[in-house]
Amino acid sequence: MGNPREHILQTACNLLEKQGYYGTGLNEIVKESGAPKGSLYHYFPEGKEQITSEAVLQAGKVTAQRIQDGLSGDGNAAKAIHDFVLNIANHVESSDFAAGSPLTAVAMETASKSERINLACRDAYTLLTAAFREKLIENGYTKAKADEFATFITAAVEGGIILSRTYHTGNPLRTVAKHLKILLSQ
Amino acid sequence: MGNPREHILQTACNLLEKQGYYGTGLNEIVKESGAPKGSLYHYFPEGKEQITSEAVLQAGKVTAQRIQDGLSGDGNAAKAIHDFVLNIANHVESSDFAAGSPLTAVAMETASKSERINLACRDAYTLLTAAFREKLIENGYTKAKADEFATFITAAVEGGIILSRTYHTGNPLRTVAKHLKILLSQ
DNA sequence: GTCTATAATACGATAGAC
DNA sequence: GTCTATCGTATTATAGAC
Repeated sequence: MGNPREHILQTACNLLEKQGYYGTGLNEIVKESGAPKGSLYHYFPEGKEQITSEAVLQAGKVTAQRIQDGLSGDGNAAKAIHDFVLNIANHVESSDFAAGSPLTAVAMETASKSERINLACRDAYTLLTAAFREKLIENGYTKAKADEFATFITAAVEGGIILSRTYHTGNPLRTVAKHLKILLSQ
Repeated sequence: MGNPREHILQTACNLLEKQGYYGTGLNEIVKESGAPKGSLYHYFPEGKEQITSEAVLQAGKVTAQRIQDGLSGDGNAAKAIHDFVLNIANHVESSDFAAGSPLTAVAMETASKSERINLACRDAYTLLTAAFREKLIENGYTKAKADEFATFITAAVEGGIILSRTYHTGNPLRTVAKHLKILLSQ
């Protein structure tokens, strides 16, 4: 909370995660963060697109790190990923189904509306899949195989988050966890 | 195009698919549809929430029907679902990555903001998973197994659409298609 | 059923003082 | 770096004529 810029960015992450790009106002970000309103355009002279792009990329970095941490404990990729997705299910539940992926809504809304934000979303998703891929490579997957599986895992988890948030239960994510484990145990 | 109400609803579907709930304005819907502006609140007296709820549910029905049609041709569920997801990949590509799921963005934005729209999203997703589930049951899956797989398929496809739209290539969806086939062929 | 006009509010962004 | 004030333009929704 030391410097206002980082705090604004963190608040933007949280709001974008819940409400998406168009659903989140700059005034809302400022108010929620408690940061001085007058300094918004001092820190982010290019406005909302800049804030969102930076927030999305930062969210990608944080999430990728969380994936790496979550997978690091266990040697077996199938079990590690299974447990990791279960943790997401609990996390979504305990956030009252407001949290989940900080990228999904923004990525869908802006895919063909803002090139700048779209590129940030790509970079963020690339960080996520890379985290899964590394774990798979550690477990003996070829790079090509690991690439494909990492994409599939990312897709399944993202979709699981959508369903869990929509149905207000972590069960869809638990189903995803179970079947990813089956797939990766072959 | 005969009655304005249906036409407004169809236009709303398309715009919500591209831009989500907050990114789509009522004026935009009216303008794009060409429907008489003065009649908006005549047909939808409860405003934007009503239009969105009805549009989401209609999108669910149409998509579920498309799933049923897409899966009806082939006897084998694994191959049918594989081919169906490949068709989505082509569809997303040919729409310049604006199309995909009409539900995703709206579901994420409104999961904890509008109960009415959230319930419509649940109903819509339930229709989609039911379409997959029926095909699996036809192929000898138990109801419990079919339920789980249908949820997993829906999640993977939704996630694949997000990634394909974000990266502006149908390849993530093709990867999803391939690995769903592997999983269902076991 | 459809029109125009408009209310009430929110938005992103900017200007200028300090 | 931060403030207040404000511009211009969207938004959803409503009122009242026809």
